[in-house]
Amino acid sequence: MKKDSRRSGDKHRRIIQAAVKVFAKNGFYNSKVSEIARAAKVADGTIYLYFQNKDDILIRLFEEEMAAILQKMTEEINRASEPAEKLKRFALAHLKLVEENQELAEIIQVEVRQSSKFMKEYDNPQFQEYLNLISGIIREGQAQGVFRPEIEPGVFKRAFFGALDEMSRYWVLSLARKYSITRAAEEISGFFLDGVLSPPKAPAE
Amino acid sequence: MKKDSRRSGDKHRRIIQAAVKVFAKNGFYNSKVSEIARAAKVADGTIYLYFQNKDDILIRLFEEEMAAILQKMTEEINRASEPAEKLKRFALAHLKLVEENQELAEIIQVEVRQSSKFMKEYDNPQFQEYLNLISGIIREGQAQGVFRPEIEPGVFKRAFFGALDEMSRYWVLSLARKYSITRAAEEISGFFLDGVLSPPKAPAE
Amino acid sequence: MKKDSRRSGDKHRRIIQAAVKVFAKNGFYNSKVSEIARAAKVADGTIYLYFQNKDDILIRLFEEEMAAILQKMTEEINRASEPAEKLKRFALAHLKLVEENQELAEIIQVEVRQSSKFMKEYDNPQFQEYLNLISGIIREGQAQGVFRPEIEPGVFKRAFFGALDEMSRYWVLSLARKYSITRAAEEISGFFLDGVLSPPKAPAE
Amino acid sequence: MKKDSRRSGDKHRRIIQAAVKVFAKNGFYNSKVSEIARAAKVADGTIYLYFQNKDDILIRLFEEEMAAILQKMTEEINRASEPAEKLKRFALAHLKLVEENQELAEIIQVEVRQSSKFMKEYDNPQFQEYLNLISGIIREGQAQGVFRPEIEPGVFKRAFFGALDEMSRYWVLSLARKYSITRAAEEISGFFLDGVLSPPKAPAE
DNA sequence: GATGAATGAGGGTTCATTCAT
DNA sequence: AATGAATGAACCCTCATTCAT
Repeated sequence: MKKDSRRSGDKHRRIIQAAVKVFAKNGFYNSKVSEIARAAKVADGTIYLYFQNKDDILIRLFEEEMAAILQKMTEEINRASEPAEKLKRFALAHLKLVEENQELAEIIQVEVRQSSKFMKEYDNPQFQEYLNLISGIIREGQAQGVFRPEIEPGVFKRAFFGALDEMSRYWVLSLARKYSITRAAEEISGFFLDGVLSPPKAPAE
Repeated sequence: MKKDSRRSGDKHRRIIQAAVKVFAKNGFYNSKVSEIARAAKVADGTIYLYFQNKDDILIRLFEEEMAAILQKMTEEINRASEPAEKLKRFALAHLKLVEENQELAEIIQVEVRQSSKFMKEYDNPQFQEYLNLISGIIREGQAQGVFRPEIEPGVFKRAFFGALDEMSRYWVLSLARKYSITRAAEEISGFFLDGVLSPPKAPAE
Repeated sequence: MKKDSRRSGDKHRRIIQAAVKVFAKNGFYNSKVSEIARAAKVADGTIYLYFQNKDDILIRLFEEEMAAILQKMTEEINRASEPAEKLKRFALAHLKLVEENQELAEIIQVEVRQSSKFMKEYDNPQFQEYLNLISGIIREGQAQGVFRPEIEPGVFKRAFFGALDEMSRYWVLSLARKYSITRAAEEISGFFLDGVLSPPKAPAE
Repeated sequence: MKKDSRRSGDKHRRIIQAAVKVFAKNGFYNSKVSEIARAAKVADGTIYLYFQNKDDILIRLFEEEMAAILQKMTEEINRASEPAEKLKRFALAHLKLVEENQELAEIIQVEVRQSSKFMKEYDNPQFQEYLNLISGIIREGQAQGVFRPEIEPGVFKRAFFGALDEMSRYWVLSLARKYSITRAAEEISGFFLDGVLSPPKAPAE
């Protein structure tokens, strides 16, 4: 009767979005399929027209959202040309993404990681690609001679991502926001670019 | 005093240790209390003489194991006197701890983090103390003038921990071990101490 | 008149025939309406234009197929004039019908019988008529003096039918076919006509 | 508190007996596990301590009850020494068993047969043994020369059983009881022993 | 008439927790 | 204290049926 009451065609999307909210609030295992259905304003059974089972909701949610994120991040770092600048942009963009999509961030950080164990294999291609944006920047910088050649890109990408991730977890899970995002992004990029050691005193004249 | 007192203390430990194995294998939500009981060789009901409920097993497990880790790590970094050296030791010791206690590491990384949401509040005093070992080193270094004064210890501790954590997750969840732990620890400490930028050319002349 | 009228009549039949296949394969309760729809190449909803509900498909299937069988069997036994011969023909024709319509036979034997309990009352008029073909033969034979007058036709019809039915169930459900149908039909008629006792020795002169 | 309220030790039996009632009333597929639990006065979950699943209840019910029946019937026919007498006793005992265990009989006739298709293979060893009691009598009679040698025991057993079974189904499913059981047993044995044909007139001297 | 997406009640099964012994 | 049989609430998923198109 109402134009969009049934047969809307956007059910898949609505279910995913409802799942983001519900999983973020309760965690995957404490979320009920019927709660997702209610949040998406569809019947319980409708969920199973679009997803194979509860696990599948989480997997598809992750894949679809991650694809969008990957896309955005790729564009973002390509706005810069300098590798060091790219790294800074990555850090800032990552923290902003987390801030703008807190529920999603929480799910990816916690739920997907949790179940990645059951998907057996930490490497999720999308997630690997995301990390590889970082190692790509490193290799580019090494080729240009601006990054030390002995840096191992495969170690760096994890360290850099881990630093950002832990920082953002702090934001996502706590409500307090002592540090500004911009400031934190600069600071973290700073650690990795310049290190924390005080610069050697300029040798006396 | 006699046989019984020994066994009682024994059971608490046995249950915790069984839980470590079981939670690591299946994840918290896919683990059954009866499976822990079986692994600990006690009756299902016995578990409830020592723990309030299933959640309580995870919490106590975390707290007790974390206390031991905290203890070890404090000793470890105090073997060095230089702040930079302490940071290196922290990195190496952390990765070694993970390697030597993979099951526990997996639980702390994944399960505790998962349910930390329900404990509602990311700050778990033990975990905070662990992070504060890092910020303590920074403050000490800043006082001595070896670390830049503008470094925010509260940001640094998360970044440094996150870098190590992500690296170790890679080890725990994958079986591959491309990088040696010692090497990785050095490399990560290196990022944070020296940064990745190539040193400026010494000015000619 | 044109295309439509042909198709309509067609659908009812197609659904019944699809149901025969599906019910025979999975049993009534394990068959899904949607599977019947798929097999009949109609939409799920279309089934409800022709049948009230799933039960109704089974009932109508049974009634329609049974009417055809009744018709055939009546013709078949009337080809003989002797009651004993009619009984033999009934046996042979019954087993042949089962052989030629195995799926249908399986449904009638198993599913209809199952749900006959819910139709509450074993007497289904069509089925009663089928049995009454047998008692009719007996009465005819008794009138002619070829069958013993003390035979109770109402008992005989069930015994004779039951014997054939059990024999054919063996064929339908097993794949093995040790005995030829013709042979079995003769043998069973033989039991009922002559009994199994060895004929008394002709009294010595 | 009450002596038999919990831990009775007869739960397995109580569940089987409850299942007999419930399956007989509603049929297997329309019976709810919770209804069986209620009838057995146990919790739903308790059923799963004794049975693997709903199917398993039916299978075990059948196997256990059938074993008892087999036992009784073997004793019964061994009370006679003459093969013809054994056959008569089988018929009478079978009909009496059905009468005394109507609910069980209904389940065996309808539900087990129904699902025998899914247990895939009509031969259930217990049921085969039951049938083989009949063929055993035939072979014994043939050895003694009282039954015709050309009778095929494998056909006879099914025919005889089928006749009794169909007769008893009539009793079980209808409430009417036109014929006495004793009378019907005699009559059916009579069909198979003597046939229905009128004896030839004694040839006039 | 025909379609098939949507519905939502229903039920088998699991498993944390209890409690009589 | 220790046991483990028993409990029963909870939940995922199925599928007969409906109804807007």
